[in-house]
Amino acid sequence: MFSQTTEYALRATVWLAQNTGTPQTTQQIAEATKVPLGYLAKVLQALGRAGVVRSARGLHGGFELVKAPEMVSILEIIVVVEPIRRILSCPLDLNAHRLKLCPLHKKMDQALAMIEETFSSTTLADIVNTPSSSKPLCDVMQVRLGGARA
Amino acid sequence: MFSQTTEYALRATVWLAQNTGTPQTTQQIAEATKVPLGYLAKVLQALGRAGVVRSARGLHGGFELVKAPEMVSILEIIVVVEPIRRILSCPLDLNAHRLKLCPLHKKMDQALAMIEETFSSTTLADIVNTPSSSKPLCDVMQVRLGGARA
DNA sequence: ATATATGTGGATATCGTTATCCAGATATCC
DNA sequence: GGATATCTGGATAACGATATCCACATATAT
Repeated sequence: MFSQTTEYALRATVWLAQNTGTPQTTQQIAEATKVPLGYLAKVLQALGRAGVVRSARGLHGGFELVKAPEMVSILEIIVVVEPIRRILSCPLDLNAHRLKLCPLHKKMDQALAMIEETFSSTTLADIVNTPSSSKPLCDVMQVRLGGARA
Repeated sequence: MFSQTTEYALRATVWLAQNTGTPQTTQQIAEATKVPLGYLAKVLQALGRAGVVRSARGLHGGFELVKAPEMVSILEIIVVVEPIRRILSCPLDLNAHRLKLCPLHKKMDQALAMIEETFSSTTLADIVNTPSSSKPLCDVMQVRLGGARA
């Protein structure tokens, strides 16, 4: 349902959101997110062309988010690498359905709309800041202070 | 988001639901649904192996739904050709996320769950019987009797 | 300027999806 | 049984998604 590339793009941008202020090299991101280095470079290039991330070459270079994590929806990331093709006109190109989709395609489009809505209302900051015992991309157990008492 | 094959499988089964009681040949279905004949044969084969449709060879043969349209959810059709891979374990295989997905993957899985829910609660009968001016796969305008009056 | 670090863009490889085609199997009708 | 209709399964092809690699451009530090 979600392409591998989408998964990679989200991991990379979540990592950047977790490391705001310090440019991250492709290699750093690749290791942290377990994404193939060479392919990640391509994904980051695409995100760069789309204006989601900014890059700097040379020593101390790397990638950063262009906007604050609070201002970047997950949808923005996804559409860069996997456009969500809403069903806006009849896939069969039937004249009778030009202005009004049939129940089948309406249902399918509603599902796509739901996904768009869900992801457009969630930001990278939401993902990074959600209180959870599982921190994204981090394999260390989170300790909830004051949670348990002797 | 939805593969071409999914779209084809849904068109074909909707057509069968609209023609319950009369076996439809691959060619009839292909013409009605505008799906490439040769490829449709493969899709129908898959639906046959999955027990969604039943086939008969020879004259007056063709394909039929195994169950009544009321008893076939759209999800059943979709999973035959495009399994919805829920995110049940951490894609990065992080130990810390084994029992609890991180917020990113939880969010993604929730979207997949929504889609499953939507499509599992809609049957072929729902699609075919929904009152609409657009009849699935039919290019003729539906006339709503008694709708307008001089 | 030179050495080093790092992103960019192009060429290429692999694989699954989409698609076509045809020989063979099987059912019906006469 | 022969003619016809129809599905089945295998071979094959085109294409996009995934992935790798490398020469090149460009930035920093000294």
